[in-house]
Formats: sequence, C-alpha cells, structure tokens
Amino acid sequence: MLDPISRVRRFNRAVTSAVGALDTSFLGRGRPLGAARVLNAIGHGRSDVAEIRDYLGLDSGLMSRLLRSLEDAGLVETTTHQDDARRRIAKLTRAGRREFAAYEALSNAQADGFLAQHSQREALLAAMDLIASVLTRERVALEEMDPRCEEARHCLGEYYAELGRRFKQGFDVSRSRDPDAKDMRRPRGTFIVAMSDTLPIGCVGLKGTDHGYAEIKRLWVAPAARGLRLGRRLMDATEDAARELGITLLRLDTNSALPEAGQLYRTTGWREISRYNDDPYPDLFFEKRV
Amino acid sequence: MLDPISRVRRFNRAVTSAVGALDTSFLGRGRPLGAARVLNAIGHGRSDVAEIRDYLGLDSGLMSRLLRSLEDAGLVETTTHQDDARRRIAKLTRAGRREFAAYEALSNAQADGFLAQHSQREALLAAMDLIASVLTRERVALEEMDPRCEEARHCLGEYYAELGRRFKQGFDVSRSRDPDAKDMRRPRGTFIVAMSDTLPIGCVGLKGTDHGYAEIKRLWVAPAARGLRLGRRLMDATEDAARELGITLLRLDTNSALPEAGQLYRTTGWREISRYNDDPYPDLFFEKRV
DNA sequence: CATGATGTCTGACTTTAGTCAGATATATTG
DNA sequence: CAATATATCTGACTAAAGTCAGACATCATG
Repeated sequence: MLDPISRVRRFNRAVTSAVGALDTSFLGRGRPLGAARVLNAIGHGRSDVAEIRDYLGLDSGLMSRLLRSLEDAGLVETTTHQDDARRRIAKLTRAGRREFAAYEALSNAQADGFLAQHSQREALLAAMDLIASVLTRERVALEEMDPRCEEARHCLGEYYAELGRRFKQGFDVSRSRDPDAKDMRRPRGTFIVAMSDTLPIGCVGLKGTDHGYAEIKRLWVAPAARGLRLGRRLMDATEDAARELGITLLRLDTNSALPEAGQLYRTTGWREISRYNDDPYPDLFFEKRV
Repeated sequence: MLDPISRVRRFNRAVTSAVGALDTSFLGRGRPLGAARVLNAIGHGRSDVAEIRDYLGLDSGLMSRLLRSLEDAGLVETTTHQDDARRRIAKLTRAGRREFAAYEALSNAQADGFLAQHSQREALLAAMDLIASVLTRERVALEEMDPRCEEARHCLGEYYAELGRRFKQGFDVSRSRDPDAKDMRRPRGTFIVAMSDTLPIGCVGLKGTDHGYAEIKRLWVAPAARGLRLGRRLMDATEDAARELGITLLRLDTNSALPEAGQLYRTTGWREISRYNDDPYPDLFFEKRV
C-alpha cells in the first residue's frame, strides 16, 4: 500500500495504461502501429533499414513488409547504400514528411495536454526528467561537442545557476577564470556532453594550457541524473581523451561547498595539492597523473 | 531538445520501451498477455466478471474465451452470483493462486530492481508518485473511511509532519485540540480519504460538535497531488456529506502560514470570522452555511 | 575466385487480439 | 404475465504481429 515497491507498481500501472492510450492515438491516422513506428523512426532521422529494425526490435521479414507497405502508400522511398549494395536506405517522400509532421503534431499536442493538467509544471517536468534518466541510464551517450553548441551552453548555464545557489557568496562567471572555448576543443582539449536521448544531462571540459598540465573544468551532472554514477563516467572519458591527446598531468580546482565533487575526486586517484591559481571561487585543488 | 514538450516526449519514449519490457516479462510465464491480465485482475480481488471486463476494457466475447482458457488450465473456477444468476463470479484455484503469486513476485522483483538503480530512492519515489497522480487524476476516488484506519493514519501523519515544517514554532499534535475519532464518524461527522489506485493522497475530516455547527479538520493533499484541484474536491465532498447529515453550518480554523488553504476557502464561499476556539496554532477562522 | 557471412526479401504459417451477430438464460418492470 | 433489459456465451470472422525457412544478391577474406 505505502511501501516503496507498491509505489513503483502504482506508477507502472498508471504509466502502462497511459502508454496504451498514447499508442491508440497513433492509430487515429488509419495505419497499423507497426507501420507508424517505422515511419516515425525514419522521420526521426534513422535511415539505415538494419538500424531501424534493430531499434524497433523487428524480424527482418516483418520489417521488409512494413517498409514495402509504406513504399506502396507513397510515403517512403528506398535506395541502396552507396558503399554496400546489400543494405537499404529509407527516406521519406514529400507525402511521407507531411504524414510524419502530422504524427509529430499529435505527439506534441499530447505532451502539451499532459503538461496542462498540472499547475506545477516545473515539478512535473523535473520528475519526468528524473525517471527518464533512470530508465535510460544504460543508453546515456557521452559525446564530444563544441563548448559553444546549444547542448553545451545549456549545461553550462545550469552549472553556473547551481553554483550561484550553492556558494554562500553566489557565483558570477565573469569574476571566474572563464576558459576560452578554443582551449576546450581538440587538439588543445575537449568538451564532453552526456546525452540521454535528446536531453543533455551532464558535461565536463578538458582545458589545455601551456604549463605542462591540462585542467578539468565545468564538471556538472543534472539533478535528475544524480546517483547514476555519471560524474565518474564523465571523468573517466575525460582522462581517456587526455591520454589520447598526449596529456599526462591533470589538475582541477573545486570548492568545499560541493562535497560530492570532492568525494568523487578523492576516491578516483586525485591528490590534493596547494593552490595553483588565483581564481576567487575555489578553495580545493587536485592533481592526477594519467 | 530542451523545451518542455521535448522533455515530456523523452519521458514517453523512455517509459514506452520500459513498459514494453515489462509486458514481455509477463509473457515469460508462457501465457498470452490477455489471459495474464485476467488472472491478475482476479488475483487482485476482482471477482465479478463484468467488473473485470470493464476494468480491462474487453469485449464480452473475448472475456468469456479468456476466462474459459484459464478455467481449462485449472487456474480459475467460476460460480454464479448468488443474487443474480446471470452474473458469474471468478475465483482462483490453488494452482491459480500459485501462478498469481509467481506474477506478483515477478512484478515486485522488477519494481525492486528499478529502485535499486538509483541512489536517491526517496526522490525517485516522489517523482513516481507525482506522475502517477497526474496520470490517474481522473480516477481519484474519495472514500469515507474510519479515521483510525491505516490509510487515514498515513495521511494524518504526513499532515502533522508538514505542519511541523511549515509553522515557525513547529507543530505538536498533543498541544492542538486533536479531534476524537468518534466525532469524525457517521452519524456525528465523517472522514474522507482520496485514494489514487492504492495510494492515499489526501484527506479531510468533518467533526461533529454539540454547538450547532460542525468543523472541517485535517484537510491535507499529498505534495505529489497538488495542482490537481483535489483540495476543492475534498471540500465539496465534505459539504455534501454535511448536508446529508443535516448539518447547516460549518466552521474551520487554519493558519496564515498555509496561504494556499486560505486562498481555497476564500474562493469557495467561506467567510472569515473571529476566533471561536483557544487552539494555539490557528490564526484564521472561517464559517460557511451549506 | 571459392567460401562463408551478411542484409534483404518472399511465401507460408501461427498466435493473439479484437469484432459482430445472434443464442440463451435470467432479471426487472409496468 | 408479457415485454424488455441484462449478463454471458458461442460461432464466424478479420487485422495485426510475429515466426521460420529458404532464396537471392552482395560483401569480406583467405
């Protein structure tokens, strides 16, 4: 009734019936669910037939027939892969794009309707982010990105906002030594964003310097993704990138108001060192040889 | 990407594939999903065939066949309803109870596994409660219960804990005028619990007095269910109950540290009056004629 | 270039879910 | 009691999803 397992199962029941409703709404366009799923997979940019089959978990015979039915309806055209004539590439036709847009509109309206049902939108969204992050934790992809791209800027914005909340004196990025974007791009360094599906949920920067070491900056994990050991994965990926770039010594600074970060560094081979810069915010300094 | 609708849709995708996995895990017991659902509905105490059919949204022909297949497998036996020989009552046999227990174990293990994936259990559970409450908002049932029952005690415990957090001076129930349970039972008064599936998510008490009015006490809505206008529904139900009991004048006290409550009373026809008791906690007093 | 692996397609099949039109027995109501 | 409504069941049907074996073209590799 009130024990944790019952609460999870209540959630499962609620969500199962909601998902059922979501599926049947797709049937409103007079197309079996299987065909609709293939159409939408193609619309979302998956073009390789084998990839779609894999993503949707379909038998190759079934996949072939579904694709054929979409072709017959004039929604999809297929060509052969240019490097491998066995593989097929599927693309939407003009009519297919129209149809896909209709499905998208349906999905968006549904999502919008769901949000409209609750006055505490932000709480609801945060809850959904958290659950989606846990469910898709196996599929979080770490991607190297330009620190100026939209995903990176989103992460950094959230990071600064959080420092502002957690530091007693607040946080003003212009007073901190804001790393130059080009120092966090290969070959000087790199910037890694953790993507869960389409949502950026964490980041870390590796900033090259001219002083014989590189610095780790901007390690951030979205509140919804904490507890999934994502910080450790981001740090591991950064160390791998550093080794690739021929960097052998890493440094970082942090603040004791962020105890979980200090804890992470201490348990992953970082050694506390004395202050090596004059940034006003940090009060803890670490070093690691990779 | 980061807009609210995309976040909802990311959640939908995550949950859809998880639900798919959940469904197929049910298939692990070599029984089609339809039959498994009927078996589980019976196991969870639904015995009236029409009720099961309605709950699962099945056609009567299909329901009949599924029931027959479970009977043939020796898992279910049916009898006719004693007051109405057209209706059938389904019960699990010993083998059926064993099979049901296996499904339950599967579901519990699954829920437990999900919880184990995240270190912030409470945050995860709160998020699930919130989403489940929004999804099942249409199906919240207001039920009159004994104020001493488990569901009621859970709500009251949460209510006191919340007052403790929100009142500057804290809250000690023994210093407040704790209503006698028998004053919140028919015919003196009543106690209503809002149930969402198996989870109590709100309550309100109607306490009879000997002074020509009845008092509304213990109005509480779970944090996960706020924003769904449940407070208003609970108040409406209490007024209905009062009318049924022949009560024409209602009073209540509250505290200005609970502004959403005061707001609710002011917009639903309550009139502020002067202090009518010596309880140390309230500082606002209302009255309504029904 | 022979051999085996891979990606796709086709035909033949099964299972599951669901629909619809009666048939049957029982209950309700004027 | 007659007429009507209700609950269940049965038979006949369809749609959708999925399975499996094998055909065929193409690719990779020794």
